[in-house]
Amino acid sequence: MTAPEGRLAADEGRRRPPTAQQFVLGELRRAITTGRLRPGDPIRQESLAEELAVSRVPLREALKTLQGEGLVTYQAHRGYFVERLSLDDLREVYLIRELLEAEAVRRAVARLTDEVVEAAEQAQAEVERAAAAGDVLAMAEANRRFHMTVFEAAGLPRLVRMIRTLWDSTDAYRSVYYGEEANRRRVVEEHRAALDLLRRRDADAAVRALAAHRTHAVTSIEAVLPPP
Amino acid sequence: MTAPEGRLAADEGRRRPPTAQQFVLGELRRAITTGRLRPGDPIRQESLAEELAVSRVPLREALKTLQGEGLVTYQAHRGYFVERLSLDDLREVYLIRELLEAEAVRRAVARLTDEVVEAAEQAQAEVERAAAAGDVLAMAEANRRFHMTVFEAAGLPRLVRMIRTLWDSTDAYRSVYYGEEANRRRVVEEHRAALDLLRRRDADAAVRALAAHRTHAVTSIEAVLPPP
DNA sequence: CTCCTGTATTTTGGATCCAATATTGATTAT
DNA sequence: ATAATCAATATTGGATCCAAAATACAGGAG
Repeated sequence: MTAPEGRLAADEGRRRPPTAQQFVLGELRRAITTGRLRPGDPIRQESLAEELAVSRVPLREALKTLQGEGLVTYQAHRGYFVERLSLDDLREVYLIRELLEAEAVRRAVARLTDEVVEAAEQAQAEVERAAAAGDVLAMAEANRRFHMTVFEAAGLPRLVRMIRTLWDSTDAYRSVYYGEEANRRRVVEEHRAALDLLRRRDADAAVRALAAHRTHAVTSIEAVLPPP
Repeated sequence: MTAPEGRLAADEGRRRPPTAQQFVLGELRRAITTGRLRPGDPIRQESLAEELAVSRVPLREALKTLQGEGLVTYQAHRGYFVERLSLDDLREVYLIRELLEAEAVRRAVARLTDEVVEAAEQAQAEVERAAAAGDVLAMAEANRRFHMTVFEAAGLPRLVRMIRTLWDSTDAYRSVYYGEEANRRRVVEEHRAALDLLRRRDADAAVRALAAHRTHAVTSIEAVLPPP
């Protein structure tokens, strides 16, 4: 097994060649979030393994991980399928995010340091650059970093992990959202407002602002979802 | 929307002999929750697979699932270990449960049917029987059914799945809690009170009661956790 | 033509084997 | 003794092979 170029593994700080399984995991995530594998698609292990130049064993373990994250579903003896979110599913994910992220933001504001604010500002700068350039992928990445920076300041690693998993499960639809110029502009503005409220340590207002931010996203995504 | 198609459900309602992987998953859960595998223990694949009379392949896939659920941790090239919850971890899990379960209860109360109340009452009857008999395992099972019955009435399958995962991650410590006669009696009483509030559709009071219920549990478990 | 049935093919599930990495233990120099 | 080094062993990671199940397909009965 040849070690591929990939180093997107965000795991432990160990400097080690990634295992085939970690490589496959990253590739699968990318394939799903970029739409290369589309919601509802069955995942054929043989061909996919061949394409990634690994055997089916690490592929299957990676799929189990993705199943746990809700990116794919599994039926015994029938295989894995890219998760197809219904409208209800999407709303539910955003409802749960609301519950978890509100708490994360409150805690984060309570113990916010200048370093965190600065990191968020840097992420926001990248968001604005990507938004202007129309670079959807970079924007999604920077946007995520912006929010996670704040959440992580809460000092609740499990909570952050769950939030991250929820984000993952809707990644496939996020690129759609950023595809629209108007949405990109709105994200930039809403982030600026949220950042300002964070600087002023106004937890309640920040929570409200981010709730609205999410609502805009889900409403916009709902509009382009295929009818059931 | 109780999802008639239930894509999130584990078995899709099909009556089929379990795969080795499903069998192993169940056995591992039991081994961890009953303390047969204890927090911090490394999981030796070869011997465990032999003991369960399967190869390492389905074992490893089951472990990946448990990793996603937080019951085991994983380090590349070093293997899997039964998760050892710190005090902070335990408190964090209960905090997250608070956030999610409060919402689930509110939604459940809003659409509560007599069937659900009846199912909860039946589960409670079993809790009381097991509590009297000192049957810790049966009590844990019935207790879980009691709560899940209510949560599921919320009609939010993903939310329930996450709550269930959180419960799983602390299962190893729950049996400790039920080991105490006084705790068992308190659980019975608190359930009765909660059930009464549900019958009266008093969401706020029910949420408060269940929050106190959780607090008692976490406080009691904290007391017996080994010091860091 | 439709529906069933049995068969061939595809696809997934699992077992075994080999390779890569980590751990252990002995040995030696300081 | 202690620490470093290197061989021996144990354990995990991955590839290949075979078995079991599902799907696709062809042919025949109604």
